[in-house]
Amino acid sequence: MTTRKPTSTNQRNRQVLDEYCGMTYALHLLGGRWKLLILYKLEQQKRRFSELKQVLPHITDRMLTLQLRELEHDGLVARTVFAEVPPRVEYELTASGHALSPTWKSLEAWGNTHRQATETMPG
Amino acid sequence: MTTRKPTSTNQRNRQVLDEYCGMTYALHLLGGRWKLLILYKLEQQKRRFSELKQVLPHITDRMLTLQLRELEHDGLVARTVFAEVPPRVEYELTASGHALSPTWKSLEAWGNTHRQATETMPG
DNA sequence: CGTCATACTTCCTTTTTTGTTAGTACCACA
DNA sequence: TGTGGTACTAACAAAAAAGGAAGTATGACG
Repeated sequence: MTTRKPTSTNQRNRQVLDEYCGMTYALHLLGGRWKLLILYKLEQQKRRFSELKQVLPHITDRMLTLQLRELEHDGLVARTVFAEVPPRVEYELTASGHALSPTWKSLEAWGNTHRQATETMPG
Repeated sequence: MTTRKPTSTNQRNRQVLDEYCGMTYALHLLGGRWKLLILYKLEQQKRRFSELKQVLPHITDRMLTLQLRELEHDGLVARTVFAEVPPRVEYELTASGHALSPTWKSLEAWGNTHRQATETMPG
């Protein structure tokens, strides 16, 4: 419960844009510092919480938990808890998550190309 | 000039991730509330500042200026000033900007599909 | 009873992003 | 001299995202 000005348009703008176009809606689900990376790491294989932590440089427990929760809520990642001690939890992509992988691959390809192009630009 | 803790890892994390993978680097260039939308509106035609303002719901002068400046700096958009009064400034996509359009189209397609899928989901 | 390992949660601070308000320069034209 | 239209800019405020530090439940094992 955060207090927010009753006239806030910050929140409204996001909602308007999300309804207005699937692109900004998607960006909203994928935005943030870690989400694309998490999806990427889950593409080939399911992984445990601790395994994700190992492969994601500098992420904290808190951020990993938060991002996974949102991805789960948004239907991109499935979470399976094994009733063991110590606990074991596995994360894997859903069908929707997998459906997105061509897109982030093309994003990665563009990113690498564009970076080279701008880095070698004169001026 | 904002003051920042010398030990801040927020900034560092972004840089690390951007260098680590073209996907997060790209996301960094495209992230934020308006950028993809601006690119999208410029895909078919060049537009003036005031024209962009008209087609972007609820954007403010300030945000439009900021986002255009970053897109220009990042080599996605070209800016042309005409020495007239009142001033006229036109924005258009660069080659890199155009190269990205298949990607945001697939993002949009995925977004629309995914939204339908999750909205109609039971539970 | 104390320790271990995993996967978290809670409370709080800092940093980043977005929005608000009120301006400015330019020159033609009335 | 005053108004009009365009494309901004500066100072400030609010909201959102990210990070830091410390704590919790579980049950096997010693």
